[in-house]
Amino acid sequence: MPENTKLIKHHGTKEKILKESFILFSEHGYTGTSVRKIASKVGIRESALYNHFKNKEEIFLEVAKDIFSSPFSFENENIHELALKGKMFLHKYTMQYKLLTFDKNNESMFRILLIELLQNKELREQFMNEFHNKNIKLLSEGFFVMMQNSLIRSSDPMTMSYEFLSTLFYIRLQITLMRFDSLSTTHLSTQFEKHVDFFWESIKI
Amino acid sequence: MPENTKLIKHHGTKEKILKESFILFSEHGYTGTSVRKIASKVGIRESALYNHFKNKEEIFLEVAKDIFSSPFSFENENIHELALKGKMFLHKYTMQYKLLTFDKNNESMFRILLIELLQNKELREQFMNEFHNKNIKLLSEGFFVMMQNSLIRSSDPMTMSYEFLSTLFYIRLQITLMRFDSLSTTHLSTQFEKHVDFFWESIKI
DNA sequence: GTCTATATTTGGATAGAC
DNA sequence: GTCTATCCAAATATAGAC
Repeated sequence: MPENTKLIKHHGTKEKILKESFILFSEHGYTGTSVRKIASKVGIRESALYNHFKNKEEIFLEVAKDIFSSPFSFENENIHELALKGKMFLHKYTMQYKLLTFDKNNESMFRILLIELLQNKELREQFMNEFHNKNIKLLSEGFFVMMQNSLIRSSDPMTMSYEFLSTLFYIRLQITLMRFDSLSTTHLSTQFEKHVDFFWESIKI
Repeated sequence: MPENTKLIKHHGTKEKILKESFILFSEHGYTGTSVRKIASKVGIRESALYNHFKNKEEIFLEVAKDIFSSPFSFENENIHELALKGKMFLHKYTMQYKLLTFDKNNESMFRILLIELLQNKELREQFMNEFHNKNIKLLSEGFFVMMQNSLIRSSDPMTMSYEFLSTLFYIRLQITLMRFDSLSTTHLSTQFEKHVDFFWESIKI
């Protein structure tokens, strides 16, 4: 089993660098994180770091690559079938969104995204594509099916998706900010369910 | 008119420093903006800069102070009376929000806010207070009045405000990002009106 | 692969002449 | 109030020994 060896490999230095960088970037952003601090956290000298990465930017790019690699949502499931369940679809979708909001890893990614949103054009584009367009497309499909089956009132599916998604994003943003200051989010976290309830009341026939 | 003299004063160095800093901060954030660059833009040496401000942070604080000083919304108007007009209230409110979104000055402030949101605790708190709480409170009053007068369906005014505001914020965020890349926002800007239409359909009786 | 040592650049800030 | 000159610290990065 020589193949496995590489995977199980007791966390190599390179992996540790990525891990610590990820944490630091998510707390202080790119410019706010120095190579010094990374090396220090890893437990090696700065010079040793350059054995694994060409430079600081290369570290960031490798970290950033993962941000959108963990795909959200029901890619493998049958949207059409799910959408027929009406409110259940919105609820399930929202619960996945909520899960990601509170997932430690995903939370850090979201923070990096927020911090670098205006500094990094690539992240900005990925935000638009992965965070926005992809979700809008999926939701639109769902709403379209619901309309066809007279489960909800007739309207533009895109606009409806936009309305639905924007609130999810806003809740997530607020929760992320609160958690960054270690404030309680119990009250805010129920907002997800409230959103589904309110929205369903707004569109159901 | 000795009082006026100070106000009209042909833009002194201090004012120019604040102006250029404001622009630079809104493009590159706090750490991304060096004292060197500020001085260069102003057209003086760095040392001369310290004649007007104690240090870089003091410049930023003075710039940041203005971010929330320009109050949004109908502070002097009668919410009760406006709310009685139902959809008209939401429309007017949204148009003010839209105006700020496209106002150059306000746009820069919004960008600074975004960039520093996770780096600066004070800005974070101000965001929650001025951008969120204040708006939620005002909208809640409006929705409450509408409910009392049976213009809209009964629901929790706070939740309803949250739903309404979150979409406004999301539209603004997207527009700000697009404009940062000099992309066209004509399509997105109509989203404001669509939002009002959709939302009113969702709550009207 | 990691270390010490060092080069180089950039950034924030001060001293003192004019 | 602005300039020149300078200092100091921090940050990225490289060279070469082990």
